[in-house]
Amino acid sequence: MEHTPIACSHHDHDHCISDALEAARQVCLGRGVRLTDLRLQVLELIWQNHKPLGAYTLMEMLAKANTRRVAPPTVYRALDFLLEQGLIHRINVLNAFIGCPSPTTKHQSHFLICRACGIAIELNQPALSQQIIGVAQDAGFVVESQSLEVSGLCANCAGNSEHPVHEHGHQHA
Amino acid sequence: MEHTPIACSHHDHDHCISDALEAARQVCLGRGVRLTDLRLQVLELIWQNHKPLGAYTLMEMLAKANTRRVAPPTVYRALDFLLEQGLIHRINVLNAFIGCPSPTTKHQSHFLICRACGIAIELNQPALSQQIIGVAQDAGFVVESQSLEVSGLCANCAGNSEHPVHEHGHQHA
DNA sequence: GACACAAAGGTTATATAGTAACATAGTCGA
DNA sequence: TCGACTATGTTACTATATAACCTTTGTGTC
Repeated sequence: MEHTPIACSHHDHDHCISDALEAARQVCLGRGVRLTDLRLQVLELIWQNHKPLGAYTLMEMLAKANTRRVAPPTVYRALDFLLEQGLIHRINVLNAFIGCPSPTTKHQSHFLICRACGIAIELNQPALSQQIIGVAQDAGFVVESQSLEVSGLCANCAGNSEHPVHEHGHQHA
Repeated sequence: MEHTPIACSHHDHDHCISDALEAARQVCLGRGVRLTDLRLQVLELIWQNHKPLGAYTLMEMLAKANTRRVAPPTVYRALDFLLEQGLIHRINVLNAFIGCPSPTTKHQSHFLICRACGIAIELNQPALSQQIIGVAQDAGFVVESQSLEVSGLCANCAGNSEHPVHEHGHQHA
């Protein structure tokens, strides 16, 4: 039996956003790094929904919100900061970025990405991380980071959900 | 106890190349698709070593080999063909391409990528693929393709090899 | 407050990666 | 040898990302 990811099921997404922003504030406070207006704004835009956003899409959104031109380095620097702090992840197959729901706990980047609706569901599967580390170790390989990007159809889009279908939702499966 | 991947250990890489090209010929013959000069040339260049190559690097190599300009679409079309036939894989974290040692058997794209020497070691771990499918299934997600890219240090570069260190090697671990 | 320093952001230009659209040239069966 | 199809050539362009340099802002120290 499957349990539909929160990201796929009906949920109060404003709550997602406020939680994420609050978590980010705490993380930055604790680490003595500055969550500036720009960085916060980028993070907030990324959290608008559960679909990864490209840097240039973000640029346009920023330009619109601030009613002035925003150049690539501005966005990329903010993204670099957020990546370093683990507040977002990069989805390589999409050249895009998505918010991390659990920036405080060290974890690897494992995602399910729906080709139909575009959402990316972050997995939280320490056992899987461990198995990957084990496989690498057997080859004498020292793991520094993992990127697992599984493409396919999410529960909603596959007609595979036991819940009423809705736009968002997430889960640490 | 670890067994050093072939890709990391001393080996006759010419043999790798000729095996790969012969396998490619068989695959294309069997499927009734054409392994043209250009496609073969691109595949051969990709197999020069176990390091993923970018499309533009390939372009330059082609231009040099053919002593005339080669434009991006030329390379990308050849790459698209090779990807479709499963003769190469794309490494997303590097925007680069690498030869597949087992194009006949259906499998997912799982790689160990060394940040020091640049080699990419393809894993052959059906159990891992299955575990990933299982995790996805628990979330009601239908898997279509997997991309696992593990970054770190290979056995050689980590000083982790029981064999004399050498430039190449591969393995289906 | 005034200064010095560091960190963040702005600006311009450019590098790198990938594609659209259309023209030309082989391949192969009828 | 004609026509249809596939592959490649060519030009132009879009998308993604970074380098280099400058200006502003925050922060600690006097």
